[in-house]
Amino acid sequence: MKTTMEETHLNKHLSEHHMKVTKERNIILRSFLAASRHVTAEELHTLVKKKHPGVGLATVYRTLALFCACGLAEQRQFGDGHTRYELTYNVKHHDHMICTHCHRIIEFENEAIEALQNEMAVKHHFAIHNHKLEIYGHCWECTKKEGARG
Amino acid sequence: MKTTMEETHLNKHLSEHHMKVTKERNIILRSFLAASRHVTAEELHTLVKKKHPGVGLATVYRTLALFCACGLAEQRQFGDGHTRYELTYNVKHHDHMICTHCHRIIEFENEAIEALQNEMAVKHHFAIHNHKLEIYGHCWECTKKEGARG
DNA sequence: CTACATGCAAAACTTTTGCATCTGG
DNA sequence: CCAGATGCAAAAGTTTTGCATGTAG
Repeated sequence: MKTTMEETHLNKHLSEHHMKVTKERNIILRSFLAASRHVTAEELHTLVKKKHPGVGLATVYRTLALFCACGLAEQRQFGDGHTRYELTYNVKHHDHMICTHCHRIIEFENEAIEALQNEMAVKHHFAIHNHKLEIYGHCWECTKKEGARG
Repeated sequence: MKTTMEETHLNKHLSEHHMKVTKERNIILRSFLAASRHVTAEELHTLVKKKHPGVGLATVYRTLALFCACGLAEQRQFGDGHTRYELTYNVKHHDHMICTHCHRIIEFENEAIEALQNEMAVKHHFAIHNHKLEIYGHCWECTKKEGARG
């Protein structure tokens, strides 16, 4: 089985956090890397099973929790009732615009917003560990379609 | 039963949206007004039952969904696995800082951040309907306690 | 060798739904 | 009067857990 540079780094990350590098965790990690950036546990499990039918859904849940605990991934909820997981290792912080029509997710970053957030935190004596900014609405294509219809 | 000015306005809002003003909806609305600003359906149901044991949880869910649909309330998820509801009628838009230690929620508003969000939306050809900014970390008191301990 | 990981199935939780009955407009 | 609201219980959906077994370090 070919091992990518990225996997090597991630496995190193796991062992540095005193976590066993198992066959299943590698499989799940590989599928996670190959999946779209915001997957649900079920979606990831489906991907995993395509190549390794033996892996159970519970293990996918446990492994995703593990990834979150050691800083490889983050949970997100975009309001459609599904919990999604996003790989955050070596990924610059960013925020999301979510199209409530076609469910497209647009990632963006804006340092001025972050700076203002820090300002607000200071004002409220709050120590920031993390933050989520989600903008809901309609993407360009869906707006266009609505215009054509309406 | 005493009826507050606020309830009168809200009932008006309901009927304007072609929704029946029932005994249960009034009871739930009253408890919602009296509850903390970010309640779960279960919490609200517990409050409601204290005065009106007959009201069912399903009705609380249905009524909260109704309130959301007609713009009186909004659903929020602060990452602790519970869906919370917040009254938004006549409330200025604001964002949240969530203390991950004591679960305190600090509300704040910042027009400069909103302006930058609009700027980003234009840049990505995105039509904003709504947005959520959540800052996670430790509030002043919890930071202080940690300092004392550590 | 042993602590921890896994698969499976059952359990736990949250939220929704079907249906008989009731009620606001 | 009747469309729609309610209570109850059952169902649906997601995530967690108990336990016997397997395996990485």
